[in-house]
Amino acid sequence: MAGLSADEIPIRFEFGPTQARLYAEWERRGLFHAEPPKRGEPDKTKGPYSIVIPPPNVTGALHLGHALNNTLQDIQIRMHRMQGYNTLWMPGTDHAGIATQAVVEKRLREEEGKTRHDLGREGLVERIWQWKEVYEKRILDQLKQMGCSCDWARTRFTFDEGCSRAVRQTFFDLFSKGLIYRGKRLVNWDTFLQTAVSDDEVFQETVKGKFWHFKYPVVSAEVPSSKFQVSSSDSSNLEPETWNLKPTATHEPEFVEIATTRPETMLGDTAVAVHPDPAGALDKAEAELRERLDKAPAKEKEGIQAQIDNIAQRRTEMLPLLMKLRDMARAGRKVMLPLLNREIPLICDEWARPELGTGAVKITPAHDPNDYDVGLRQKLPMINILNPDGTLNENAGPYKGLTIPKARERVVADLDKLGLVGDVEDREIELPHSDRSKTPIEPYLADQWFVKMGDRQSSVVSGQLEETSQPGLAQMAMDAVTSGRVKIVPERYAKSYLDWLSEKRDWPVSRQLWWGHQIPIWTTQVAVSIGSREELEAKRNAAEQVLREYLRIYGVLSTEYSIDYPDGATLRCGPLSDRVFDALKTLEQFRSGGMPSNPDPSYDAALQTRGKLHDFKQDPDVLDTWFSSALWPHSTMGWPEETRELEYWYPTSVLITSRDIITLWVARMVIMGQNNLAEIPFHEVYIHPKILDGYGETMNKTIGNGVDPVDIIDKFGADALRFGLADLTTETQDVRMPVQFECPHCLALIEQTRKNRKLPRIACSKCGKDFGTQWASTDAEKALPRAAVVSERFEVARNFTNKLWNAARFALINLRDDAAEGSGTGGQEPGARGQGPGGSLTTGSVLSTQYSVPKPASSQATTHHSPLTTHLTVEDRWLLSRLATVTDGVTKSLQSYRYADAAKELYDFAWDEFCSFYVEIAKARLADEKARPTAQRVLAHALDVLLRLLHPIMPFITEEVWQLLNRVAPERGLPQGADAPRSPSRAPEWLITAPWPVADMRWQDREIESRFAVFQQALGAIREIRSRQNIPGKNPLNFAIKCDAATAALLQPMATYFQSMANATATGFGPQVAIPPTNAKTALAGMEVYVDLAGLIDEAAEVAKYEQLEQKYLGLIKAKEGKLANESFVSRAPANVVQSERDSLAQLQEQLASVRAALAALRK
RNA sequence: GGGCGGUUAGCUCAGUUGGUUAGAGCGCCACGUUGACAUCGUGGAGGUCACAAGUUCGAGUCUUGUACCGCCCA
Repeated sequence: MAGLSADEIPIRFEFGPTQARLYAEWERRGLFHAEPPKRGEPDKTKGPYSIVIPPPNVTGALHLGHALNNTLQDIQIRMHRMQGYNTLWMPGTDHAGIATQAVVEKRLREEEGKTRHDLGREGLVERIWQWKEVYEKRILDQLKQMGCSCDWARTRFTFDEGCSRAVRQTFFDLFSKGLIYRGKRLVNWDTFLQTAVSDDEVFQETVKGKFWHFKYPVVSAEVPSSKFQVSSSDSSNLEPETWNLKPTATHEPEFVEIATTRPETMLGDTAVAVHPDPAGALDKAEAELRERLDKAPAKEKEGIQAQIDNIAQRRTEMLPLLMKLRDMARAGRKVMLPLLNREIPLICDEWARPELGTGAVKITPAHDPNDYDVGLRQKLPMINILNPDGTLNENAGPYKGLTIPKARERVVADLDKLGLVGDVEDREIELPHSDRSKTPIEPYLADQWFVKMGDRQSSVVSGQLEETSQPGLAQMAMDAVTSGRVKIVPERYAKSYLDWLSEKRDWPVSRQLWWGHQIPIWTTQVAVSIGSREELEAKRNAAEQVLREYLRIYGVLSTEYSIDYPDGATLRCGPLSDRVFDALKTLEQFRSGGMPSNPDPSYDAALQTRGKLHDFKQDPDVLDTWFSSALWPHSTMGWPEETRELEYWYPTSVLITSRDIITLWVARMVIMGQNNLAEIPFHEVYIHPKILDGYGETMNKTIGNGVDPVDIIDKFGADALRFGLADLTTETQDVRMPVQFECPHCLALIEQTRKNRKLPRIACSKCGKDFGTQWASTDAEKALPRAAVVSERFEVARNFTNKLWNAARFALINLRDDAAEGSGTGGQEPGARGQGPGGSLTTGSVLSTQYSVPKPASSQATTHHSPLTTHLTVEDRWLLSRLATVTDGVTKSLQSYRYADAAKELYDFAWDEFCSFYVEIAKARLADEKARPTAQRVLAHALDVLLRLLHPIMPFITEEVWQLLNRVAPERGLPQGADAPRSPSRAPEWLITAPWPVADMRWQDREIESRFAVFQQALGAIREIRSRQNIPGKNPLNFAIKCDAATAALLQPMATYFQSMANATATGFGPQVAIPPTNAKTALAGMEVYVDLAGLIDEAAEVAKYEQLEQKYLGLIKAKEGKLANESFVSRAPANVVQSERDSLAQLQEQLASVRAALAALRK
């Protein structure tokens, strides 16, 4: 062990090499790893504490939002580890089905010009695995650079074997419980990626479109239907004038006019709807408008009035027609769908809104969500006109094979030629787009698997939830939060959680992708001959019975078979054949031969074999990524095995995440945890803020405002990154973080703007040279050095690490010389200075007789006056009092996720109290042989506690200082209290596992703190006078303080510190002090500070200052006098408030008098 | 359209249950490199707390409304 001299400690914290070295050392020593106690053995720790990481997507590298999320987790992990909990942080990544497949496919296309079909399923999946390996490594490396203390030995991946098995087991279980079903559903179809995407993956964008009005002829005997048909793809011979538009004898309209923004969908129309009570609907709409009109602000009134007028107009001009159509609909009349020459019914449905458009609406159930509901209500056929790739299928007749835009063009042109196009309006349309491919979404009717969320034995019938009996998955998850078993912090987010779950919407879990957990359902095709209806019913019944059992055991679905009866009813069953029976029999035998009731890998293998044997095919779709993420809290711990990890660490302690994930993850994790283990996945959920850029926009790589945490680490250090992030984690707000490009040439920071963040190259405004950005695409652009995107906001934290480092540096240098002396265990550098006797820091015997702890306030009356307390000075007692408060405050803040409060309290304490006062004062004491040992002891102790408190937020610098401190002062600490005196003990080798400080509130002493504040104020007054008088710091000053005897007694011993901290010499303290004839003064509460300015005074500056103060005091006094003159204030406000107002008024009057006296003296 | 936040110094944010003269960091101004730290020190300037009404002896804080910004859901 070597002592430390100034030369040995660099003037800056060298974070780069230190981070790498310490992290490797922590990891090598297994300090991140946790093991549960063995079964049956007592737990020697404080108990389990666990967090599972919200697994980052392997889609791409981590950004600042991830850095925030993981920093907050690591802070909890490190604090709890230090507090003595058996602490597990489970790391891992998410395969992120659609997002990852999308990026890999995009690259494939851009770099090789290939589609996924060129590679085939296996080939593509292989490519994605390669991508995953690269990004998983990069992500985990980023986490390590941030200092995350995850238990890497346990790293998991949502698509690894264990997690996959948990997925199959869960699917099997839900299936067996009848909670998974297959159904047709209108999905958001991404025609580009050829997959359904969830609502969460869709964004709305306003685009310019058109609103086309079309006329559908009413079917009557007089118009031959062939006239509206396109006979071939060549429609050039259409002749509109060949048919007759004359009104019919019955005064029926000849056409029904509808309007649409998507003309091609008319090919899938199966009805035209009108309102069943158009008059009533108009009345209702008008009533609503009138109500709004009353409440509306003036500038909106005009618009609303116009709408009301419009309704009135419609009532006269359109209502008769709509009522006529309604009657026709009731009479079962039909209209002719042009181009395809298909008769479709005119129907009554409330979806048609008489106050809008033409009042009649075309119904395309397979391609519009609203029409889909109408279709269900009215039992309309649903005609899908699309192929998965977005071209039209055979149902589109002559338009088959066209893309949507082409078909749209052709349909409009053809209808136009038939004279069936009415007005065409320009319109802005809200169009759903896929978040993944940025292409428009097509509503598309497809077979999907669903998880039932509603309550059991209830069903949704035409929108009405029938009476419930047992809580379903959603209800159970709601109960977990309403009962308080899962606590969401901040509380208000519980509302979004409950709101979302209360809709109990079934969860569509299939995705038409190749990257993901393939749905564990196997089917087979069986030939069947359709016999009589009775025959089939009998077969179906028999089959269903067997199948139900079969499904219950294996979760293997045999063929889904649809049989269409002439009346349109669809019967679903598993038709039987010899082949199916064979399969069943074989599997039955397999089961009776010892098939485990839970699937395991051997089951899967067996199933694959049997499946092949019997031509079973696995469902090609994969499960929604969230399905596996929902299992993460238990799948990572080995479920479905009953592992010791699950037993010990599950439920986990807290899930820390961002709010956009409340519904996607949190809710589903609660659902799955309760379903699979009958237990919640975590006790608490902490929702942290989001980081936005300077314009309030979410950081996003695709916008170009994303920040790579590694860029911040390179520039400012990991500790600065972490402190900066913790510091902005306040409870209520998202945080704006303006970002800059850092010029790679001259390191100037160029503010990022909405404009320049889109550019591939930018010219530095400082040095003029060009640099590249993430958008660089041409070779020339790529050749430019890339600018890091950083934020100045981390400078604050970087400066703080510097401050801390240098305060520690000062302490280490000054603990050094005596530290070596008398250390029985520490060894000693032979050449070390300071061999003098006494004052040893590490000699327990000296210290154990040196201090006693002040008694608690309650027992202050007893005169337990140890002679040893006298060794502790006011500033020692002050610092230890503050340290107790800070220890308590930081612990409480972190435990309740108030990270910014903790960071701020530590920052203020370290900088403004420890550095600016204690260390400054210590300089004088360390030079004094007698005062030195105590100052060293307290200094070492305070630094020790500060390092522990800061460690979770700034692990690297604190550990580094700790290691150095261990070299110069391996034994540290103060007695724990008068009742339990204890010698200072040897500090633990590693800070990361050192015990968390416990606040000993007996050190807390208000009296000492207010006494110290008097010193601080006096010092401030002297400094302020020096400054306003423009006296350079190197010029010595004399000062006197007029105050009462008690204050004088306090300040007298601190005279040295006025000297060292303000270069000011005290000429006296007390009531009778000699006031220098030429002076500048400041009147404070209970004292007047006089600075002797003989020969120095700048009278003008003094007059200006006093005049400013006079005005200020006058204003304040006036306000207070007014307040106190107010009868009701004096009589109604609490007595203590009134009294403090009086006191403060008196004090202000004193200060005013003092200032006026000074002015008078100057003006003489 | 519904829900949840936000609006405090030029910028980014604190401000606990209503109670003395509303805080911090950055930026700005002045002065300062004597041995922890110029990534620093000392001092200073800078705010009608978005707007309006109400409750109260007293409102940045509570209530209602308005405007603007953001997010979530439909």
